[in-house]
Amino acid sequence: MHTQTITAPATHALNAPHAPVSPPADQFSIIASCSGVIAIEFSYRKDEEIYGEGEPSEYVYQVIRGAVRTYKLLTDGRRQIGAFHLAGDVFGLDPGTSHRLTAEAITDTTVRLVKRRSLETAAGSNIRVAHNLWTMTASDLRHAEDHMLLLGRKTAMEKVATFLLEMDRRLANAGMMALPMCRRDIGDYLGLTLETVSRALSQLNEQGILVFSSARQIVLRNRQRLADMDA
Amino acid sequence: MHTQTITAPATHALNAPHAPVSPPADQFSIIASCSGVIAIEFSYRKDEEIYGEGEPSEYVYQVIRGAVRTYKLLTDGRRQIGAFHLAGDVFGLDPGTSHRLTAEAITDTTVRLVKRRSLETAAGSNIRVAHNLWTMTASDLRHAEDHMLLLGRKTAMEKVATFLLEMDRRLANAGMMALPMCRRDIGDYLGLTLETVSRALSQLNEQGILVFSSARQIVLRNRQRLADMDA
DNA sequence: CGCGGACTTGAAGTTAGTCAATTAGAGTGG
DNA sequence: CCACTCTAATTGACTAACTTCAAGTCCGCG
Repeated sequence: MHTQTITAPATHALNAPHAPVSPPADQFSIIASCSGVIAIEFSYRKDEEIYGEGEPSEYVYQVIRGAVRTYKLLTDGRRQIGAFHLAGDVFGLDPGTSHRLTAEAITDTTVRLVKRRSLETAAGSNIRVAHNLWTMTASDLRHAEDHMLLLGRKTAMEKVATFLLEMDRRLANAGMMALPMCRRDIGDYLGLTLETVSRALSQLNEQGILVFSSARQIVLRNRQRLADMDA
Repeated sequence: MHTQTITAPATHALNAPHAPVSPPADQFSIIASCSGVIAIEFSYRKDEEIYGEGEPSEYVYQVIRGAVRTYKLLTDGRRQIGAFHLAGDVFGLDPGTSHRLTAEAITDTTVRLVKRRSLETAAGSNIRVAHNLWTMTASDLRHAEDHMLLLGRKTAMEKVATFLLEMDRRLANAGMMALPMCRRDIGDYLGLTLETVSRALSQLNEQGILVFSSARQIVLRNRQRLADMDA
């Protein structure tokens, strides 16, 4: 962690510029303000660990700017990324005493965090906070259910098509998508190797479905054909 | 649905014989009794649909006896089973207005169900109910996270080993496991074909790690070697 | 019993993975 | 500003794992 700023928990201070806050983020802001919980900002450098699998879950986080990957490892190093967390997203909300995945900054990242214990306390007296915690967890579950279908049953091309549509929805700006993560991260998210991801992207480029400004700057030219590929 | 019995919501009536009720089930019973919510029993025949993906989620269910699969389909029929629900397990708790997976009885199955709306009401006034709903959803999320790792990164043999250990833990009785589901269901749960599942089981049998009484009656002879395979 | 679905097993085919070489690009320092 | 370096990404050739297709066998149920 490199910087530390105690901020007022007022909602207006919490939205990152150009990062429209999604429903979970709104819920997080409501929680933070309703309960008088103290929100703190921290920054992490690229590839820095935010918390590790199995560590006590002391805080809940919201991405202010940057991007975070959460993943599980097998003993031999095989990695499954469960989700990418972008500006506005909440992560680290693992009910129970410990984190079930490791969280790392993909790029230099600033997060807002609140003490998990104070959230639990707030939930104990404020039914709205309790409800929001539930729906945030439920929305993680929905994503996981969709992702199990992708991992278990989609082909490489379908996986990449789904990924592009997801990222387009979540971080496209003026039609352009600036991916924060490398090909290996994408592969570990989709259950593929980085080479297979690269080949699928090249093929979509050849077909004119997307255009590269650079390897990580992508413009989708035909979302419909991409959606058709997505099974 | 074939039988319908309105039952008293008392906890003692809800536990299936020889099926120790797991924590989520306890929570469900607490909810049902604390809130005065009416619990009803229904039975479904083998392969009967309990609810469909996208349908309004009117009820939440607990398996009394039998087994249930919940799954998602792709347009061409490829299927991903997200979870198997055995005696004591709660399913259908999808926060939001509609079910995100389809639920079907694997064998003839009896469930207890409560109106989702009455749960929400109870959660609005009873913080303990709200907390239980959250932790039940969180426990589904934990399973989904573990399963993403399996689907995305484990080999066929590792998947089958994990499956056997999970089922052994959840339904072994006197060291014997009576699987309610067919090889195709197992394959669709593990992201494999039924043939690959069959071959892996045969190989474990040849190695003396398990013994078949019949195709679905399995005794694990060496849990340690199975755990070693599970990565 | 004997029918029919479930399961097993074999052989061939396909997809994605592995290994390896090359290219592109970002960041650094002269 | 440009050369250098190092990592990320691409691409190719080959391999391995799993799927597909196709017989058979088992066995649970009428």
